[in-house]
Amino acid sequence: MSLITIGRLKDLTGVQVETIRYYEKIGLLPTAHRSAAGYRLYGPQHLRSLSFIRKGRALGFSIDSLRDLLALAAHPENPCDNADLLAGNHLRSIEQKISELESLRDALRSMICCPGKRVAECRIIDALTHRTSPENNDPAKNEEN
Amino acid sequence: MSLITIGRLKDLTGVQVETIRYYEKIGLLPTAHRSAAGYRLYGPQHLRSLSFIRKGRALGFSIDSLRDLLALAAHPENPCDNADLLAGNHLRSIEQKISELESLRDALRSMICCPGKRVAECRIIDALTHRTSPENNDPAKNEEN
DNA sequence: TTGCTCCTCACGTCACGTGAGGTGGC
DNA sequence: TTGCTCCTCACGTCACGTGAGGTGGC
Repeated sequence: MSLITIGRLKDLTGVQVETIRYYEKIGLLPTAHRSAAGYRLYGPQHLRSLSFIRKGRALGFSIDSLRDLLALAAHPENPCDNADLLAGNHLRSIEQKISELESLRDALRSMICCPGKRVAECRIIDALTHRTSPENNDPAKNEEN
Repeated sequence: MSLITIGRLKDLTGVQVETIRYYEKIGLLPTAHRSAAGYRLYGPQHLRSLSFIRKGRALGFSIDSLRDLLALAAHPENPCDNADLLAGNHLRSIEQKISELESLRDALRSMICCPGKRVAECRIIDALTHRTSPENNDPAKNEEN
């Protein structure tokens, strides 16, 4: 049972040492064994779990989602509906974020065009100074009293 | 010179009370006047600045960028190259974020498809368990020793 | 007197990153 | 002995949000 140090685990997974310790602290990664001097020692299962976590984080899954996905992965015979649900929700939140950013991108593009002008004619400053009141245009709240 | 309270300023701008106090604390918004009882009182210039900030935040500008943009807006006769530069950098970071999210979206879409299966055949769990080693595939670091 | 607004801290968020100050291993 | 790795805290990040505990205004 070849055990490896945290530095070696970092090299094998690409996960920073401090991040590995953090995952252990929050209970995402199982507790490491310890050498006589107190060094953390990791086995093959730690390596598998950490690789799983790293791939999940790269896909943008939250720590809590990865907790669930790790638990699912431990029971291959169970149905995987929960994994589909988690990934589906995650996909939808990404799609929404994309469309929000596309709106910002389009708004910014419409402002950038004319270098070498003065602030008084600048379309960026103008967009921030004038135009469009707050989103929550609730007349009951915004009316003068 | 009609002065308004923080609650009224919130209603007029859509910015939360705690957020307005926070902006004052970090020096983004000028210090408010105070009533005899210690209530903050705001004038027309505060309202204009806060509206400017709110629109800038809605466009995704950072607090530090808004500091610069507010300073620029105060000098209409100056050239606005800095505003173009700030907005251009911001636009590029948004475009990059969009393409990163599109990659995630595509990767997730390729995994979601087959409900009602078992974990053993789940493409989501499979993607996290097997396939693709870390990005930093540096042979000098990852080779066995 | 009621209850609405305002006040000042202080701590929490999310997932780590950084730095201080110290020790073990070869 | 050197210097590399490891250890444990504690605090910082970004832009706020929330809650405690209290006071002013009508």
